[in-house]
Order: sequence, then structure tokens, then C-alpha cells
Amino acid sequence: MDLPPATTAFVLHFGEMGSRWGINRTVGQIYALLFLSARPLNADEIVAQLGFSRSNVSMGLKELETWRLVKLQHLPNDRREHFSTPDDVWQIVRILADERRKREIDPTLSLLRDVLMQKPAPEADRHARARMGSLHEVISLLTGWMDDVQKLPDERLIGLLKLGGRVARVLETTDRLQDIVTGKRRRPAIKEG
Amino acid sequence: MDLPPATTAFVLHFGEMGSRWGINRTVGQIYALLFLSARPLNADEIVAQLGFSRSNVSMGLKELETWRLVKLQHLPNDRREHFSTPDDVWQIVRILADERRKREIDPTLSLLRDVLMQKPAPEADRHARARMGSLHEVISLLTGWMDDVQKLPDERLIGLLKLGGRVARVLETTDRLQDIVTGKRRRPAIKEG
DNA sequence: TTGAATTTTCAGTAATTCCTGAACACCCTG
DNA sequence: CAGGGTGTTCAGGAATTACTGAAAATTCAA
Repeated sequence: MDLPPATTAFVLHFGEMGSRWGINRTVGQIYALLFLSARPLNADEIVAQLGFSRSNVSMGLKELETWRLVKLQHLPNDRREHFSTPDDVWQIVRILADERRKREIDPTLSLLRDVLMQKPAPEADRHARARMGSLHEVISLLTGWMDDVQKLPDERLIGLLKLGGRVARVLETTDRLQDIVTGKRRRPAIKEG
Repeated sequence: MDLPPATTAFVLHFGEMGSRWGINRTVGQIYALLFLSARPLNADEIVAQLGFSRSNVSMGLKELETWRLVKLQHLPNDRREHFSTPDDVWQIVRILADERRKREIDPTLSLLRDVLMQKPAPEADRHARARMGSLHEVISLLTGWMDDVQKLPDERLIGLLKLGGRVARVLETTDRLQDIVTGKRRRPAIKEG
């Protein structure tokens, strides 16, 4: 790997982390290399830099395509396929969130729906079904929120993240207003005694 | 597995999903079983239900402990260790978010910091370093937001999630006020012409 | 249509991860 | 402090996953 030291460190790190992210070492390294590259790379260039077999690189790129994490493009006067990552890191984050959700959460949500639909066994599993119900509720809320957030344009999303916990204060205010309107809480008197 | 059908389905599903979540099949099943159980279970009960070897259950429970996903407890007049999951699903979500962050994100953040600290190689890696900079920025923002949100009490968190994308409107209003105050945008005139 | 360039497939091997049984360690209780 | 009950460790076999090289398929220019 005759790459600048910073790049090498990053690529190796991504390889190691791969296992924790659910991809393997070589796929992680390929992605890292493409992410840092100033221009699209073709498979042979990746082979040259990382030293994996040609076929392994081919399979790795295929997998990255199924994740929608790389895009294929052709350069003028060059038959070879070149690959690159989105320029915008936020775009990458969105895709990642989407794909992980699709793979890691949706199947469970769907199973919970199915199971909860069945007629309950007479007693016996009362508690278990209640637990699955809670879980379903929590996951639905989380994924619904994700859907909402995915619709926001980048600047709004970034604004929201920067606001962080301070959003809570806004909510607090809203709640209090709500309470007052619905009469759950008395309007503060001008003076009590 | 002489369990109610709904429980069996859930346990098996969690086993299969295990690989996608970064845990293995047996650990997934053990966790699912504990999650649904109406009372804490000891290792032998888990062996009886799932049919894994005693040592495998022992190792699985150890792993779940390192994830803080199960807690050990002793019942009166019983020397055996019993295990259970938190009653509150939100608690589980919080722990999971925390642990995944610690394992999957923090190491990368730390590597990026280190690498970006080094003196840049003369040219050559300008682009790569800029990319790493962007990535660092995005991850910092996301983890900072996570930190903030983790501090909110459950009801606020749930409120926030329910509000979903509608928070954006609040932000929009805030921005507009901000713009007016700072003079970036003219105060809407009563009538233009 | 040919054939060179490029990509994909796939059978086989290497590497890793998972799981077990047996041995060991650590209690507690009597 | 002996001995049964309980939990842990670990070497090795089983199962899975990763990777390779060779061959097949595809694409495209001539």
C-alpha cells in the first residue's frame, strides 16, 4: 500500500471495524479507499492499492453496491467501471441509516406484527405477548421518527442536531401551554394571596 | 423448546437476526428468551429451553453482561444466578444505543482525531484529509446529539419522537425570528405597494 | 464475427467463529 | 474441611464465512 500514512491508517482501521459494522475486512478497506480517493477508482486500481485478489474486489464492490454506498460510473474513453462514494457525507449517513434499518429493524417489526396478529394461546404467554407489544410500540415510534427526519433537508437536519437537547425546552413550553389550554394546570394567578 | 408458539417464533427470529446485530445465534436466542420471560431465569433453565450446552449459555450470558443487556440477581434461598432484562424497553434502547456507539463509533472518532492531528504529508493527501475532516465533523455532531438526547427523561424523549419532523417547523420559526433580529431578512412590511 | 479487455462466477481452500465436553475453580453448607 | 452445587475456562472439532485462482461470461471495437 503506497499511500500517504493518514490514508493507510484510515483504510486499515475501516478494515478492522468492518466486522463490527457487519461487513468484512476487505469490503471495509475498499470502501475506505474509495471514500478518501480524490477521483473514482476502477477495480484494478483497488487491487493495486490493497493487494486483494481481483475476484474479491469484484465481490466487494458488488456488496457495496447493494448497500448503495458506492456508485458506478464510466469515464470517457475508458471501458472500465469506476466507483466512487457520494461527495456529501450527510448523504452517506442517510443511506446507511436507511439500509441498516431495512436490514436490521424492519424484519423484526414485521415479525412482531405477524406474531401479535395470531390468536393468543390460552393464557400461558400473556406476559410474553405484552412484552412483544411494548417492543413493537417502541420500534414503531423510532422508525416513524426516522422516516420523518429523513424527509428534512440537510440544513434542517443539521440545525436539529445542533440544537440537541435544547429542543426539550421547546417541548416543555409547548406542553405547559397545552396543559393550560386543556385545563390540566391552572393558569398562574396574578397573585395568590 | 416447549414454549408457546409466539415465544418460539420470536426466539428463533432473534437468533437469526443475531448475525446482523453483531451477536451470534445462541446469544440472540438467550436474550430473546430472557426478554419475554415473566421472571428471571437461571442458566440451567435456559439450557432446558434452548438446548445449548451449559458452557455456551454461560459464555452467552457473560457477553450479554458486557453489553449491560441483562442483569444478574439472586433469589432468596437459591444459590444460582438468575438473569433478567430491564422491564422498561426504553431503558434497553438507551443501553443499546450507548454500547453500540462505544463499540462502533467512538473508536473511529478517536482514530480520526489522531490522524488529523498529525502533520500533513506534503500535499499528496490534501483531499483525503479534507474527507476525514468532514467525516469527523458529521460524526461529532451525531454523537453530540446522542449525548444530549440521552440526558432527556423518557417522557421528553418520547414526546420528541412523536413530534417527529414537525419539530422542523419550530426550527423554521426560530430561524426566521433570528434572521429578522439580525437583519438578514426584512421584517415583513404591512403592505408592499 | 472475432478477439481483446473487462467483469463475474464458482469450486475449493484458508481463516475465523461458534459450540461442546471435560476439567477446573469457587463457593457454600453441614 | 469434605463434598455437592454452581459457574468458568479452554482445547479441539464443527460450522460458517472469507478469499483465491481459474474458467466462463460479457462487452465492445474493429
